[in-house]
Amino acid sequence: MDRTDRRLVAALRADGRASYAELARAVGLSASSVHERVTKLETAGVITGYRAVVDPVSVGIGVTAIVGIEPGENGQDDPIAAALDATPEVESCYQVAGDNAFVVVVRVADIEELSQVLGRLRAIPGVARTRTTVVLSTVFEGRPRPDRPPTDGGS
Amino acid sequence: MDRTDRRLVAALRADGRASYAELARAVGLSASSVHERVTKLETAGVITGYRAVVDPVSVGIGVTAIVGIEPGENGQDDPIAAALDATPEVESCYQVAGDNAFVVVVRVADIEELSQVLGRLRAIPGVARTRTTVVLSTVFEGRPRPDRPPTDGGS
DNA sequence: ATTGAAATTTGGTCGCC
DNA sequence: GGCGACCAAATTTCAAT
Repeated sequence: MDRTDRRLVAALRADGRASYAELARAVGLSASSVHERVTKLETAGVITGYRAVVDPVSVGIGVTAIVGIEPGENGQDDPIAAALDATPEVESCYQVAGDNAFVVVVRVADIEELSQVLGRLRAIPGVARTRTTVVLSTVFEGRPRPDRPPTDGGS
Repeated sequence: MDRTDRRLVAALRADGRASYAELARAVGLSASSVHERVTKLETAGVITGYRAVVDPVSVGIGVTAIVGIEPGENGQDDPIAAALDATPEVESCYQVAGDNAFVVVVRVADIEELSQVLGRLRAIPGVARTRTTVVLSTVFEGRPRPDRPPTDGGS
């Protein structure tokens, strides 16, 4: 993971369909060198996949909610995590410190579906209660952090 | 947005680098038809981009926190949103209902950097306080919802 | 809209530096 | 590690339907 690798990762985070020729121009190497580096980054697990980013409204999941999952007194985390994993409306699932064992991001078509999903989340064994925060608007999301220039050690 | 478009979007959400030839095989059309459809989905704003998914630890952002931003009595939302946008460590920003005006996802290298970023967030004019939840582990994240088969009207 | 065919570009492998 | 060359495969354009 030298500077070139970091620049390649940053470029692919910004445009996951960039061609090796484009990446080569961006980092000043040949396409075959870039190909070898990117392959290594993929096999090393640094790059875990590529995804199209989609307008949620267009694909029928225009309503987003952030839901805290509070477990009961002696609730185990693992079966709760498995139940959340089995709920397709749960897009992301974080195990967290604090009152909630988990915070999940739920995406659904409308408020009615949100209500149904929240009912299912509450019905998960070991879940004592849920705390739901409805998203009014997504200001921005999943933004790639720009590649930071190497720290200048000072003059 | 017919059934074929939805299948293309689902396929590209699962693999953003899928070739047109692969997509064509998946939906049973020619590569050129798929190309035209995907181009239209892009220009229509249904597909907004393509991103490489990266292991956060490998790129030096192994610590994630979910931070609620509570505004003051007469704090305006727009300048707060602009300040959050100008903070590169803020990966996602949601305007929400409830006590917090915003919930943001922060990604940083370590707890020390988290502390610094939280200080900067609290220093944003109009922000009364922040509520931070540290992520202990990411169970899953940004999972594409599988394409749902068309609703059977029943027999 | 979809297609097949044509022209261009890219992906992926190899030997060499 | 990086490079240029190579060939198979893909992207992209286009006229016809």
